[in-house]
Amino acid sequence: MLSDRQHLILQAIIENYIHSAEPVGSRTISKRPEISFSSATIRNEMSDLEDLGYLEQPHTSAGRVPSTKGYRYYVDNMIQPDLENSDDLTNWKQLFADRIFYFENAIEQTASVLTQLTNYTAVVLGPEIFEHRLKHLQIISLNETQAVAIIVTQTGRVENKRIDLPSGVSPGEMEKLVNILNTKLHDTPLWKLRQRLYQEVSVELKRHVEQYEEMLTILGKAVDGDATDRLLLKGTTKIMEQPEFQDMEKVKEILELFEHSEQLTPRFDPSRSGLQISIGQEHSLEAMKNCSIVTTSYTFNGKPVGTIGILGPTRMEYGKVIAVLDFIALGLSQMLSTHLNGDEKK
Amino acid sequence: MLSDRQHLILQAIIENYIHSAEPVGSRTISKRPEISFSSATIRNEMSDLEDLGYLEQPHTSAGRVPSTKGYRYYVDNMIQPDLENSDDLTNWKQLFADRIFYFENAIEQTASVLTQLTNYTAVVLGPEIFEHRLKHLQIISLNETQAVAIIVTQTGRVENKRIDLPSGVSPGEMEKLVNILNTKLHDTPLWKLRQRLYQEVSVELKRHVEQYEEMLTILGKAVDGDATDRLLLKGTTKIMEQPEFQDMEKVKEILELFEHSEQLTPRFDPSRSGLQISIGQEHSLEAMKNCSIVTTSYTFNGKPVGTIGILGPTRMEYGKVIAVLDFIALGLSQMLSTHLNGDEKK
DNA sequence: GTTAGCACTCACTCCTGTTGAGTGCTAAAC
DNA sequence: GTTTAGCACTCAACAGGAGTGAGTGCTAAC
Repeated sequence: MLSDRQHLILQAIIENYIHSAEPVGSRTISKRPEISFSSATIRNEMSDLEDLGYLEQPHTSAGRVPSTKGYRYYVDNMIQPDLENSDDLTNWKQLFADRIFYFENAIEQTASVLTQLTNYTAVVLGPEIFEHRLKHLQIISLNETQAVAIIVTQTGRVENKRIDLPSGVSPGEMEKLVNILNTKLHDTPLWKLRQRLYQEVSVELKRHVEQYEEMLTILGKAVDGDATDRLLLKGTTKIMEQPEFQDMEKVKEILELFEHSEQLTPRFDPSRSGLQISIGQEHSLEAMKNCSIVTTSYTFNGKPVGTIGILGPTRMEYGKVIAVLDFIALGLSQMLSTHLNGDEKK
Repeated sequence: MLSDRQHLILQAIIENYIHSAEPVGSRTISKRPEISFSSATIRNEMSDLEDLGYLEQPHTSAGRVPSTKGYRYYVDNMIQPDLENSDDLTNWKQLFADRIFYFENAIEQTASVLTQLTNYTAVVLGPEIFEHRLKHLQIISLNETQAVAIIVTQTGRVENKRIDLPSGVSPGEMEKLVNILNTKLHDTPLWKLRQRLYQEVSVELKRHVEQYEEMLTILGKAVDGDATDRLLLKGTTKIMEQPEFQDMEKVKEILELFEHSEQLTPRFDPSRSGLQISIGQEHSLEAMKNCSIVTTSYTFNGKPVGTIGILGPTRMEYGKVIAVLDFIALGLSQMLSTHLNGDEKK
């Protein structure tokens, strides 16, 4: 599609713009060591690239700026995950090792490390708990009408949910029910819980417990997970350091979006595994039309269970960001697997 | 200390400044209906007020601006909680009733309502769980070395903490211990838990369980509460709407402080009950030298258990903010008491 | 096809004059 | 001895205009 020379020039322009944040002109490009033609030639090529939609001009007599299409071409054809120098990798390893060894705050620390390494906003979606297996189920009644359901997974996560009891259920019956469930459902992955509750257990239950129908409905509710509170943002103010975000209005829009982070959750679905890059207007969020989102998933026992990502200006250092994300996702996956597969280690 | 006329003028200046955010001059004041002297007289008085430290001048030939001391005098001597018009109260009641009826998200909704009513950032410290009484204690071992401690309170809150087990403790002993503890400690307020663990239970335990010493230490850790994650901020971007915060640098500092909200926690200690106002440099946080914090506490069974507050520019509408906080604190207290004292209501 | 040269565009900066809201001082009026 | 009118002075903010420089697009020569 693009000639070799166009490819070369487009790359030079984008890389220059990524670091300067200023529209880049033909003369600047002609001075680069890998460029051997004059500024006039470059001007002609730039004009062609603009016609093709890869570049934009803020106004006549200004330099050119990459368009969304330009960035898309760049990330698809030009970048290789880039460890600027090998010192970086050592530093990252160090930082990761220093900060992330407790399971409890691993997610939060991961987000911190990500934002620290990249200087962009980090987004982390906590591990998908549905894959985890049931260790213990318990229902504790508080008074005649209310109770708390507690679910503990093999991996030590505790989820709890308040439920309303149907009137006329005695604590004794409740206990009976829970005892049965604990034996029957032990070791079931959480995502199967609801299904198994209905298919297998209900027959058994019917014999033992009155009003099993209502209780089942309630238990069904209790085991339904909730994804929104697993999304964590860190370094939300980093965007203000970018020269193209010196306008209060734009920044405010973005930060308001961050405050209602549930709107972002769908973009971090861990089932879309592997590296995902969404540039500028490619995502429909108006406030983020000048931002890109790069995400990848991390795994537990080979299956993707959560997502980590970087949110920055379209003009972000894609090479570095991708390298960092890959590295951290791998580290996090390894950490989860050593920690949760029964091996111990402080 | 201040003459009647000085009092009147200071009040006029501050009220004007609160609404205009511009340095206020003598002529502006002289035009106010309650002021009957000429601008020249006011100039003289303003000069005196500046000497006394109640006013400041950004530069010669600019109007005057209230100093921290000026605001302090204002909140101590001039404001009455102010329901601008009685419609407001009806609106607040409506909003409160519409949004806050589920216990689970009451805290979050409270913060939303606060920020919506005042247009400033809202801070809410979740209810102090230490006053709540123990309903159920449980330890679930995950493998040979790790376990999860779960504490359920009478009010249905669930706290959990991962603990490391000393090697050589059998699950059977663990169960024995938990059974004893559940009977012994039932209905103990959480803040007494650690103490009672050591004083009363340990003697009993010594007879039943091996290695009670280590286990006690671990249990002690498990029942220690953690306050930081109870602090919730809402409407953090509101500060950007204030005309005196159009400078990116200042805003960034404040938002970074918000991101590390644990630094703010000490300021919201619910044990300091009642209305607290902290103005400008009165609090030591450099980033917030142009901000004020107004807080009050809400209660459960007559005791203060949590804090709600508003964080805005020193130039905030103190009258309205105080009225809103009082109103919401009362509503929240009532809501907690009807919901948690065993009465039911969907 | 490539490049040098040139006219043209346009944001940006610096300078200058003007405006107006504000002060402080003084002398007259109350 | 207060209060007020009057006046000179200060200074941020705004507007207009000249100059600068980075950039383009076009054309003619290599």
